[in-house]
Amino acid sequence: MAKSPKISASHEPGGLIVHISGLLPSLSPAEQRVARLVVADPADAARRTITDLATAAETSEATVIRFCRSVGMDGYPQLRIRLAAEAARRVEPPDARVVGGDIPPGADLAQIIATIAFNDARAVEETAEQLDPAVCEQVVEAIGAAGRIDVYGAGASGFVASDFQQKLHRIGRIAFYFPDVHTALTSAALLGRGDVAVGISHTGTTSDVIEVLEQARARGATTVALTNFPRSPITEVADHVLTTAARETTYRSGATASRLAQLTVVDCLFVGVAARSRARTKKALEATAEAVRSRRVGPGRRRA
Amino acid sequence: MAKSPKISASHEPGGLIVHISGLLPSLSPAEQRVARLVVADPADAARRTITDLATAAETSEATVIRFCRSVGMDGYPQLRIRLAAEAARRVEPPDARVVGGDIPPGADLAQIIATIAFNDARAVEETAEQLDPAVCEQVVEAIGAAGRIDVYGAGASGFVASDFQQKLHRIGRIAFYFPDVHTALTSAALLGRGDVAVGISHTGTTSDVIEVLEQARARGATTVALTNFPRSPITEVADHVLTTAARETTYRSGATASRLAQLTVVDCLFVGVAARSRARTKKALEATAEAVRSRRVGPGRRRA
DNA sequence: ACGCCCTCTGAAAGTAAGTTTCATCCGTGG
DNA sequence: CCACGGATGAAACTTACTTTCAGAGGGCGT
Repeated sequence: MAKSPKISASHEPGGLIVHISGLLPSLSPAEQRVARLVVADPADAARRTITDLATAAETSEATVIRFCRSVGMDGYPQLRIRLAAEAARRVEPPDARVVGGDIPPGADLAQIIATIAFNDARAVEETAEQLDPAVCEQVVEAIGAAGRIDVYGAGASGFVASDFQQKLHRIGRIAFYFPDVHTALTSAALLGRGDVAVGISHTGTTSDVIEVLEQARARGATTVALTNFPRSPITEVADHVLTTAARETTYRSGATASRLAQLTVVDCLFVGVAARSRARTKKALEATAEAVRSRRVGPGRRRA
Repeated sequence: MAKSPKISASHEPGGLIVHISGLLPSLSPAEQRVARLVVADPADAARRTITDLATAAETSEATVIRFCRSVGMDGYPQLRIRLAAEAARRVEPPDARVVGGDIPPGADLAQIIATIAFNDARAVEETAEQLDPAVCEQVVEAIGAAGRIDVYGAGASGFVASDFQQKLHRIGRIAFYFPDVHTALTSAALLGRGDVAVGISHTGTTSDVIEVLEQARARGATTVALTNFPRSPITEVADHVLTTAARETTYRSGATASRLAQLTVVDCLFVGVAARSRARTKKALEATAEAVRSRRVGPGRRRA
C-alpha cells in the first residue's frame, strides 16, 4: 500500500487546479482524461457524482478514485469539495477567448496583449499560491549557509539560472552559472557537503540539467529543483523541489509564462536569502549600484 | 402536501449563509441546531459527513436532510458543495502589508512570497493596461518587414534583449543581440533603412544602450525603446517608445518586477510578429522544439 | 380533563454513492 | 517467448445519503 505517491496538496488552499495540471503529465492515460475534465470545468465536476464523472471521462469509478489519490485527496467527496471551493474563488474570466490561454488566429494586437498579460499574471499568482513556504525556507537556509552555489539551466531556463546567479552574486554569495554542460559537470564534481546546486528545468526532463544535478548530489551537495512538473525526473535527484504553475499554451513556445513564474520563485528565494542578513546585503547592493552609476546619463528624467 | 417550505436559494449564489441565518428562527428546534453549526463554520460543516453533522447537532440524519430541504437544497451533497464554495469566497485579501509594495524587516517567507508575487503580477497587468496597441502595431509591422533586427540591452535588461533575440530567431527572423557594447556599436553602424533596432533599458538612462540606438538611428534604422520611464533620455533617440509599468521597491534592486514587465512586452511583440505569418511560424516552432527533444528523458514519471 | 390532530423527531429500512479487491489486459525487458 | 509490472474495469463491498414510518409531545376544542 505504499503505492500512492500522493504529492501533498494540503498546503496550497488556492491552487488545486494548478496543482492538478502540473501533475497531469505524470498521470496514467485514463486518469488524465479525468484530470482534463476537472481542469476544464471544476465547478461542473464538483456537481457531478463519481459515477457521472467516470462516465464522462469514459472510464470507471475506480480510476476516478485513483485520480483523487494521485492528486493528494483522500477520496472523491474531498475532491468535490475542494473543487467547489476553488471554482467559487475563481474570479470572473475576463473574456472567453482570453481564458483559453491560446490565441485565436484573427486576434488583433489589443487582444493579444490582454491574453498574454492575463496568462502571465496568472502564472505568477498561481505559482506563489502553491509555493510551499516551508520548502522555500529550507532552500533559503541552505543557500544562506552554502559555501558555494551552482545554478544550472538550459535553454530558456538558462536565462533564469543566469539571473539567479547574478542576483546571488550581487549580495555577496559565491554563485556560478554555466551555459555549457561540460563545464557545469566539471563544476558539479567539485561540489561537496554544504554546497548547494540548483537545477532549473520547466519540463523537468532536460537530461543535461538532471545529470549535472545528480552529479552534484553524489558529491554531497544539497540539490534543489525548480520545475513545473512535480513528478518529473528532475525531482528524483533533488533534495528540495520547488514548482511553478504555468500552463503553457501550445502556440507561444517561447514559453514566457513559465519563465515569469520561474523568475518569481527565484526572486522569492533571493529576497529570502537577502533578508537573512539585511545589513550586509544592503551594503553590497549599494556598492554594486554605485558601480554602474557612471554608465547612466542625465537626471534619469529630463525634458518637460 | 405543500409540506416543505423550500425557500428558494438558487438565485442567490453568494448569500447562502445569510439566507440560512435569515430563516433560522423559522426552523424547528432540531433543525436550528444544525443551522447554527453550519452558520458558525461553513467550511467545517462542508467537511463533515451527514452522519457526523447530525451527531454534532445531536440529532438524526433525517433532520439534517430536512434542514437541507428547508433552506432550498436538494439534499446534503448539494448543501455541502454550496457551503464549501461559500466558505472559499470569504477568504480575505492577502494582507495590508503585502499591498504596500515593500517588504517589512521581520517578514517571514510566506509574506515575502505573497508580496513579491503581488507586485510582479501587478507590474505585468499594469504594463499591459498602459501599452499602446497602436504603437505596438507599428513596431510589429516594422519588425515583421525588417531585413535585420538588432536588440540592445545591458545588465538586467540584457537578459530580456537576449530573450527577444532568441524568440525572433526561433520564428525565422534575422535578429541579433550583443552582450558587448563595442560589438553592438559595430553592428548598429551596419544597419540601414528598413532595419530595426530595439533598445531595452529599465531606467532609460543607460548610456551604452542610448548610444547604440542613436547610432542605429543615424544609419536610417527604425528605433524602438522599451523603458519604464516615458521621458527618460532613451526616448529621445527612439522612433517608437514602449513603456513598462513597474514600481520597483528599493530593497530588491534585483529588479525582477521590471524584468517581468519587459518580458511581457517582448512576448506581446513576439506573438504579434508570429501571428502575422502563422503557418511559417508554426513550422519553425515545431522544428526547433523537435531539435531539443533528444535532450529530454523519460516519461516524466517513476514514483518517489 | 380528555382526547384528537398535527408537527417534530429518530429508528430503521432502503437506495445510491463511494471504495476496495481482483482478474485481465496490455506493453516492456529479459 | 515468457515473466513481470503497471493500468484498467467489473464486481463485491462499505459507507453515505434518503425515505418511510411510527411514536412522542403539545396545543386546542369539547
